[in-house]
Amino acid sequence: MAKKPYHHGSLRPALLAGAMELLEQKGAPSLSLREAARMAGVSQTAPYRHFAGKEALLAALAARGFEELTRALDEVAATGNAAETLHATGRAYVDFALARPQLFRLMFGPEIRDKSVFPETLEAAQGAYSRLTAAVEAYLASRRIHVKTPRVPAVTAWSLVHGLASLLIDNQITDMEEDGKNRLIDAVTGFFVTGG
Amino acid sequence: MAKKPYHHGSLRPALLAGAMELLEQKGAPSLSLREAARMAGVSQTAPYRHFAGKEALLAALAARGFEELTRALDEVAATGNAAETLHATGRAYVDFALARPQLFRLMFGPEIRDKSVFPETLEAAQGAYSRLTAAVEAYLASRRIHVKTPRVPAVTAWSLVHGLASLLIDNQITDMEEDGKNRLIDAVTGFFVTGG
DNA sequence: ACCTGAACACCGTTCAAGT
DNA sequence: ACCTGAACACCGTTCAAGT
Repeated sequence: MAKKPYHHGSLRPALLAGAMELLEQKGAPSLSLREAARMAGVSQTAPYRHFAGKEALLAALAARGFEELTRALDEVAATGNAAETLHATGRAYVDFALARPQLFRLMFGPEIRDKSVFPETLEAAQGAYSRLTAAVEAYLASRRIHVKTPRVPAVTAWSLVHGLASLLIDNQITDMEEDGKNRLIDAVTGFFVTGG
Repeated sequence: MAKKPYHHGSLRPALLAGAMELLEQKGAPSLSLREAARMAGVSQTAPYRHFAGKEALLAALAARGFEELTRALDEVAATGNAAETLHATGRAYVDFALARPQLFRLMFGPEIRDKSVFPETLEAAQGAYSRLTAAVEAYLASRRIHVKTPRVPAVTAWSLVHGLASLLIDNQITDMEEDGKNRLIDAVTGFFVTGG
């Protein structure tokens, strides 16, 4: 039986855990610092000893999201030839968004105004981006395509999967059965490798 | 000199105008019904005679946004051959997002939970989508490409431009001069027609 | 038919004070 | 070093009352 000591002891991780739960339930805008504090059993102002404010807590959640996305992309890396790997990378990106829509929105949305203020978040985001870039560049190399600006194909592939993920989680693509939706995702994520 | 009569007379349009101004300044989450009421010179609760709540007001703003986007797409329709028109349509879509980022986010974001609750908004959204679909289908026809599910290429093209627009306005594509950014937009929006 | 005023249940954040 | 309590300036929304 915890006797509610004056000092929590590990409040920071407790706040993050509670906030992550609230995030998937209600989204970042409805997530409140006060409710996260209540879940951890501390006063409304206790979080300010561990986070500069709400945005800093959200940035910490986003960093965890980017790390999770990076792991998901790493899992499908080098599971086939370069074209198959690129397709699987795109599919994993979309699957991540569908599995954790609120976290995905937070990671890329405007709640965190400037990632450079939160180095941990910025670094984690760059880690995920580097996996995408690597898959695109490996694919281009395998097809002996030489480009002067590798950023263009990387952003093209990223736009394709990011756009599909966004449209899906924001319910812009409706009136489809689960089966048709899956084929659609395969077709769109495969477009970059199958060509126009 | 208006003598602040008890009845405003045209409060609904006045609220929409004020809210649209606030939207581009601070974004939908920070836009408050109370501030829009203050701008119109009425009490905090007056908006409830004209809108069911904040979401209904946002939905009305989003409907205007979709109408504006539709006009922008119509302006570039049939300005060249089918491939050029499709490319211009994509470019116009991204340009709209860059010109009105907060409105774009509102139109496609989670603030409006279910467009079918707001028929005006749903209809306006479908109008814009139909312009995109038309451009894609005209392009496919011009290249004599026959597909059984025209939705797949339509969603592919949409994902590409929607993803690029989202990444740009959410500041995910950084460290670029204006010139390189413009070339990037041209390359990505052109990818669907130039092929992989 | 349209608008106001007071009230309720919330927020994020600050600051002096407590252990 | 970490946490609390009271306070400030906000929200969205409801409801009885005013014109």
